[in-house]
Amino acid sequence: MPELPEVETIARQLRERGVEGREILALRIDWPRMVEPLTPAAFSNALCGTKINTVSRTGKWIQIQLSSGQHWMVHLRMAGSFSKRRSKFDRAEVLLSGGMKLYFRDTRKFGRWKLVDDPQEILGQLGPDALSKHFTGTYLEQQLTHRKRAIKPLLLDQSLIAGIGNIYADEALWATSIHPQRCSSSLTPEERKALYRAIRHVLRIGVQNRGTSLGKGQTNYRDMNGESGSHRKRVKAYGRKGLPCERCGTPLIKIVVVQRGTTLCPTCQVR
DNA sequence: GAAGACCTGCTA
DNA sequence: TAGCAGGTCTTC
Repeated sequence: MPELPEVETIARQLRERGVEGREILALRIDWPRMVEPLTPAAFSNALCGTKINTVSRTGKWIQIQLSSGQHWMVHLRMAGSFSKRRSKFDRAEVLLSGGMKLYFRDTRKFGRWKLVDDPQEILGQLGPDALSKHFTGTYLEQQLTHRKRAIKPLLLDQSLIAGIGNIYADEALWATSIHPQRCSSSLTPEERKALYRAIRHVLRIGVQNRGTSLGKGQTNYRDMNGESGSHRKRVKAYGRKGLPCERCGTPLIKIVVVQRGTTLCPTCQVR
């Protein structure tokens, strides 16, 4: 679930709740694989007694800078989220100074926590963050023209652009009427520019709406307050199979591209 | 690239 | 009950 806008929402809410400046007093980890190769005890020992300096986000990673000089890196993967409320799907519990508790909820147990001395160990493997100033139209153009790859998997490749996931890839491609299997080098200059603008636009709107979630239930994205994002109402392609395209009225179809469900308009988005 | 693995809950 | 899900990793 969480892509850039959802991860950004969680990072912001951690800051808004005021976790920065607090000391980590206790930490319980109930799902050991989450912190491999460290053990839960080793991870907990390294964090307890340190203070949280800052919380930030790059791509789909949350970066928590600690007073020890180390960085607590969190990837939510498919279903992770921090929450201020306890739930039966919590995999970890953090006690902060001032009596604040944080719960790490993760139904599918795919979330990962890492402890690193230098965040570049992780972030260095990523392309520029899709909403940062380092992701420019020129950069995207280079990536598209220098490769012969289907456009959708290229957009999902975190080593090229960090933060785009399945929902926002489908949204950006629908917005620009580009078929997800088009070869990246076949895009016209106009299409490349439009795609750049669409990527930035759908992600910004996603952030403004505090993320996207679909359906109900525990596998869905929830923010720290347990609320689903309101971006769902604005989604034009993802999850709208069979519903009319908002441009031409043709029912949207769903295909599989690199093993990912992909929704598109068969009329507007031609190969 | 493709396919399977990692996991659980929800929907059809 | 089978198949599907917002993400990555590993192994062909």
